[in-house]
Parts: sequence; structure tokens; C-alpha cells
Amino acid sequence: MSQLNPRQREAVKYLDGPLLVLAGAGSGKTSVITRKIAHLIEYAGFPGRHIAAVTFTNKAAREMKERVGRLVDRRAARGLIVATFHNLGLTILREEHDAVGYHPGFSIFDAEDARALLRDLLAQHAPDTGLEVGDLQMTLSNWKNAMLLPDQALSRARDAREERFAVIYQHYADYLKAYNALDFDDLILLPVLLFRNNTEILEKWQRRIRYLLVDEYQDTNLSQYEMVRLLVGHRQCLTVVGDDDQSIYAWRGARPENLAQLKEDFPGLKIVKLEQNYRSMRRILSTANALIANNPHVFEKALWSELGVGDPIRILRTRNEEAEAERIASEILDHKLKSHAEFRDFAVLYRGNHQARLLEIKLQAYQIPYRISGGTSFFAKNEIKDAMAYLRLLTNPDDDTAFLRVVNVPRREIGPRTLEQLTGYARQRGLSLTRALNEMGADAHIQARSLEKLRRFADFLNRTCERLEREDTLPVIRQMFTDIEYQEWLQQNASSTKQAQRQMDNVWYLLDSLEQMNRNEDDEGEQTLEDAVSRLVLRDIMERQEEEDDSDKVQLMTLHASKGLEFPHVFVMGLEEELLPHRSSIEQDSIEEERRLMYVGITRAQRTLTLTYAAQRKQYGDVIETIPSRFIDEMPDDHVKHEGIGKADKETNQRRGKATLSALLDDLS
DNA sequence: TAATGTAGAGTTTTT
DNA sequence: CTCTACATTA
Repeated sequence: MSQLNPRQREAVKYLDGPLLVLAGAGSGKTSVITRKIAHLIEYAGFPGRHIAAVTFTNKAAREMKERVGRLVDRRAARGLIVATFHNLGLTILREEHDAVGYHPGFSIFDAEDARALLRDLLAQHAPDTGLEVGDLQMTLSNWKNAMLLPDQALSRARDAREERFAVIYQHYADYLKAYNALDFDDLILLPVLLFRNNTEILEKWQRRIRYLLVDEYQDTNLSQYEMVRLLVGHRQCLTVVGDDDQSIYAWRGARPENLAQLKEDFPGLKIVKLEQNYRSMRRILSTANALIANNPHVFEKALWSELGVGDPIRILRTRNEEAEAERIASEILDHKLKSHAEFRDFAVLYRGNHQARLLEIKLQAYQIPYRISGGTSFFAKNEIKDAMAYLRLLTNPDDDTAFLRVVNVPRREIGPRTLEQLTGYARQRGLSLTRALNEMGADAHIQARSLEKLRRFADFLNRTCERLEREDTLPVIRQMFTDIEYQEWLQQNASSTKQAQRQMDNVWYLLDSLEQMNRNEDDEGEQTLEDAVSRLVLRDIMERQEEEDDSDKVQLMTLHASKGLEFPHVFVMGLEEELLPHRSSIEQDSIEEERRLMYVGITRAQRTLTLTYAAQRKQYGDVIETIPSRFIDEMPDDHVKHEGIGKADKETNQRRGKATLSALLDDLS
């Protein structure tokens, strides 16, 4: 407690009702949550198993768990839930699968699996309409997050496009159900629907979770909000922490209004503001404050800091995007020498992933080590998707998507023709592919030779499943990958032996993680393979490895990915109209969210902040004159210093849009 | 089944 | 321009 400031202490101690903590960037909100958990356990008499803290990312959950672990006795904390919304939803569904009509061992489709299914459905039900899967997927996700069921979506459809989507939505739901599978959104939606319809189960979970804490509350969508509301019930034992200025996921259904909504849904709501920032120098904060003041606010807050004034914010203008990338690279080297910093102290933030490409080239040229986060994830790798599909198929035989992925991997000479016949047969009888395969007779109109191959695959699956029941799971699974000669198959397809070896290592690594998960959960009793596999789909453990790799590297990431992180020296690149703010945001009139994004970027910086933009940029082939971002104008003059070619001072900015010949000549000189 | 050609798009994406 | 996804061809 003594390490907290008065406001933080107030937030930790307040237990008389629902509490909203408005926590500005860098104001120690994680400390407040972790210490509140400790306080609840040690002083307020809440056993750990009756407390749940919910976050949005695995990373945040992990960090929180770790910090609580340092504050609280392990035994007292037993049963404490610190999880993402999705993981909490999964925990609920594992226990209540019967009530929502699912079998144990249900699969979770990741975004790619869901997309593949939707692609099929789109081709089936709306061919040649020019509609796109991405659009469809996002629409369905938004509907689910808004808790609209297929029939409701259909009756509310405003045009032909939405009508078609709603029809596909229904089919999609049917298919998932038939596959005994759910998607990410279902992990929240299904528990909410269950709680609404089944008081008994709701009360059971309310008894289980007697105090609820929610992090990053501004990012909750409607279904998540509903989950919170239902779990809390009338007891009002709730603490939420959030910052409306850091809401940058509205496009994904997040509703920053949920913060204001709280006041109405919980009349006794107490509000505590955390305004002291422990992260950034004053100039950085003043700049951030000035920028965000351009947005309307429901809750006013002003961040302040006791750290020094700091250096002015530097705004660098370069000739083009190549010069921009190069300048950042050389600035980092330069800066590193002057301030004795490590590479890991630097972060370069940008709006879109493609902006990293040039930067990579330049960093390599300067021999600067870097790490890009948010690139191709471990789970996007083909060998991992194969392995996951095998695991899913073993835990859920009805998972047709997994079946189709691995039925011919490695090659079993089961081609599209055979599969088409099998699928037809299965559909006619309302069976999943595995079940169809197991009970198929001569009536299936499949060539004897193909049938033989299918049978062999079915036998293989059945034998493996049987062994899993009797023996230790992991040895059986490892053996299976050896038996199917997966490594040889990788070898055949890889461009080099080394690549194949790396891929195989990835698979072994995945299995090691699985084993580790089993061991870690020991004190909670045996974890089933089903459980472990679904936790894997929710990513969790694999990210850990990546994190532990804390070698000395410059961090490259999107502004979105930077939320929650901090770095001594931050670069934000591409401060140009149409890029930051992004063109589509200008068109959709969502400048405010872009401004928050900029705000998030600025407030990542502890000591120095450098903003860059290019005077010219290649776009779809041709070179265009850029216009400096309006956000530059919104930063106070007395804290920023303009550098680089063509003096991008206020005058130039005011000529925005009118690139004159003289300005061009200026630049060239 | 692999290899090559071509059209079309081109933000962010916690799970 | 450049990458990806799909289609057609060998």
C-alpha cells in the first residue's frame, strides 16, 4: 500500500460498490488491479477462487498473474482466475457444454478456419455476387458481438447484401454446430446466452465469481459488457479500469461508450481518476494532452508527471519514405551511442504493417538487430496448422475442417474426387466425415481403391484414439507424428533440409508446450487433452517463448500492437494525411479514433519521442506529394522541434494540399 | 499435382 | 508497384 499514491490507494481499498478507475496512460493501472486482488485476498476475506480478473490479451493476463504471484501467498491465491474474456468463456463452456448443446472436446475455429468455411458458404449461397469473405466475416463477427442471432440479423437486414450475409450466418452456425465447433466470438456469446436463459447456471457462476475486475474496459464490446453485467449481478462487486482516450478498437466492435454506460447501469458507481503518470517526461505528456484535447470527452482528465521536462519532441521531415526509414536507422545508432542506450530501448511504431518493410531493409543495412511483432504468427505456419488439425481431430472427430486439412497430409492418395464423394455421402446422412467413414458400406459409390485408402486413414485415427484412452497422451502423439512420417513429408516439400528440420522442430516444440501445460496445471488436477488443445488455439503458451526472447533488439510494431507497452525512446513514422490519420478513417469520419491512436503512440515514450514523415511517397506505383498529418498541427509549438528538409513549419503545413514548385525546389536543395 | 499466369486489391486485428 | 489468391495449363 505504501508504494501507492493516494488515488491508487483509494481505488484499491474501495469495496463498497462498483468502481470505475479512469486510468490515464502510464498511471499504474496494472498495479492497482494486482494490488486490489492482493487486498481482496489478504484483507477483505475473499478467497482467491472467488475472484476473477479479466483482460483482453494473454500477455496482459500473464503479466498480471505474475505480479499477483509476487504479492500473495500461493495457497491463498489458489483458484484465482486471471484470464482473457475468451479464456474465461472457454472455462465456462467446458463446464456447461451440455447446456449449450455441445459435446466435450469441441473444437475452436480460429479466424482462418472460420474464413475457409465462410468462403465455401459464400461460393455456395451467393456465387457471382462479388461479395467478399473478409467483409462477410467481419459482418458476422459484429453481429455476434452485438448478440444478434441469425434470424434477428435477417429481419434487421437493411439491404440485399446484409440479407445474403444473414442467410449465410444461419448456415455457418449450423455447420459449426455440426462440427461440434465454435469460433472466437462464440466463446463470449454462448456463455452470455446461457446465462440469460438459465438462472440456475448463472447463479452458480455468480457464486463462483464473487468479485470481478476488468482491465482495458474501453475495449469491451456489447457481448463482453453483457457477460460482465450478468456475472456481477446485483452484488455490484466490480472494479473496472479503463481509459477512453486509448480506445482504438472501435472497428472491431469495442464500445468506449461502455465506460459512460456504467454510470447508468450501476447507479452507485464510484469513479476514481488516476492522473499521475510514472512513465513519460513532461514534454511528452503535454504534447499528448494537447493532442487529445481535440477530442470530445465525457470524463475530463489531465495527466501530469514528476519526471523532468525532457527533450523537445522532434519532428523530422525527409525527402521520401526511403530517406525516412534510413533516417530512423541512423538516428537509432546515433542516439544509442550518445545516451548509452540498448537497442531494446528503442521502438519504431507505424500505422500499417507494410511500413515495416523498408525499415527492415535499412536496419539490416545498418546492422541494427530488430524484432517485428505481429508478423506471421507461430500458428500461421503450415506445419503448426497441420499439427493442430491432427490434435483437433483426435479430440473432436466431428471437426470436418481439421479432417479435410490432414486427410491427405502426408500424402495418402486421397484426392479431391474421393473427398467430394465422401462429403456427399456424409451430408446426405447428416454425419461428420469421420463418422461417415466409420459406418460407410458399399452403398457409398466410391471406387474400391479409394475406399481402401479412406479405410486405412479411418483405422489409423481409431487406433490412435484408442491408444490415447489407455496410454499417456504425449508419447502417443509424438509416436503418431513419427508413424505418419511427417518429417519425411516436410522434407519433400521444403526447399532445404534445414527448413524441414526447422519445421519439424516447430511441431516438437508445440508438443512440448502441450506437455508443459499439462504439468503446470497439476495443482488444479489433471488437465485433459481437449482442454489443453483448446487453450493452445487461444494462443496462450506459444507467445511466452517469443517474449522470453528478450535479446537486445529494436522493437518494430504497429501503433495498435504498442498499446500497453513502454519504451525509453520511441519513433512514430509516417505522420502524413491519408496514412496517419489513415485515408479510410478520414473517409469514414473516424478521425477521433485515429487521434487516440496517435495518443497511444506518443504516450508509449518515456524519455524521447521522434516523429517522422516523408515529403514524397510512392503509392501504387507513382510518386505523390504528401501532406503533413493534421496531428502535427495539434501539438504545441513550445514542445516540438522541426527538423529535416524543407522546414515543415506551420507555414508549410498551412499550405497543405498545395505543393508549390518553390516548395519542391526547396526540398531538392 | 505442380507450375505458371493473371486479376485485383492495397488499415488496424487483443482472441 | 507488389503481393496474394485463384485459375488455367503442362
